[in-house]
Amino acid sequence: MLDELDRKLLEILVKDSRTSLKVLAQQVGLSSPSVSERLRRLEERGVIRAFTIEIDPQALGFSLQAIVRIRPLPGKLHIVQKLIEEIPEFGECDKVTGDDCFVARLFVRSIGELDHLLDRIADKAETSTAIIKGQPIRRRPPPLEALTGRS
Amino acid sequence: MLDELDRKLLEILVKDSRTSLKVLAQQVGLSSPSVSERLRRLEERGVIRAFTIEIDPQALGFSLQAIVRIRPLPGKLHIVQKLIEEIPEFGECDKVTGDDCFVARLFVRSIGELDHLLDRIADKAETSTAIIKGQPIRRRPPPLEALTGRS
DNA sequence: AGTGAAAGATCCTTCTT
DNA sequence: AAGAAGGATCTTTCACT
Repeated sequence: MLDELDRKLLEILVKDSRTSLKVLAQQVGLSSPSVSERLRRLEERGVIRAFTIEIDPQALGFSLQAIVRIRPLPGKLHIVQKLIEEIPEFGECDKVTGDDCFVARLFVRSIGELDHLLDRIADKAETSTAIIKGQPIRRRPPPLEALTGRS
Repeated sequence: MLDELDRKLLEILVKDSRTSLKVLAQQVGLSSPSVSERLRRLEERGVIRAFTIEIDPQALGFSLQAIVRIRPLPGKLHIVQKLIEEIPEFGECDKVTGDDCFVARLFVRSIGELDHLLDRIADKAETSTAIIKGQPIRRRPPPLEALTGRS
């Protein structure tokens, strides 16, 4: 599924996706062409979904984040889902089992904006909102070490 | 806060963080040194938190994701938080207002594993778990266009 | 803030083993 | 998968606007 070398490559790239093949190679003890081939396959397999940047919402003025649980009214599920997708302040949305149908993350610049956005859904779904006070764990990858047995 | 050019640079980098200065420059109509300077400042300001890769948990065998709401028993808050942080299968955790103290995301390879991990918290907190059935919106950046007025 | 040119460094890919 | 090499590509510096 993932050998020791792949795992190490991923770990390095998570920290800095611009790391060159050359540097990757010497970090894992392979040659550049080998690393190149491994990366190609990791992308092909879909393990590496994208080379991207992480943007800090706070630094852009989105000083508030909220977790919103959303329970669409009968018959409104698809409309609600579409609405959520179209509101760019929703930075994440999962469809889940249980009473709440969706759990979403909202980036806003003020309480007023939060209120305004929730109003847009208010007539199509029940919502429960929890303001985020802190992030003990910011988005991190699944445990790669659990896949190779090594740490 | 963010001008048109910065916004465009961020958008390009979100799609591919390996884009070279040269290409960035021609895409936004600036020179390489200017782009370099802008990136430097975006990093300095903390807007760009990291150049990283996005890993697909599914492709690694973590076929199940769950959202877990966690309410520590009296006096157990810190212990619970520490425990969560130490369990690498938690891929995200927010501290929120309301009855639930934490909302966390769990990556697991099976229901059995989910059960086992929740057991580790069971005596220190109440938990409510919702299995993720789909992801209408996968992690995406906050709306940059809302900051410049342009689309 | 930004430009343009230039120099030097670095890199990726190909080919052979 | 290694290793070497050729050729392309990039980043940074500098003088100037």
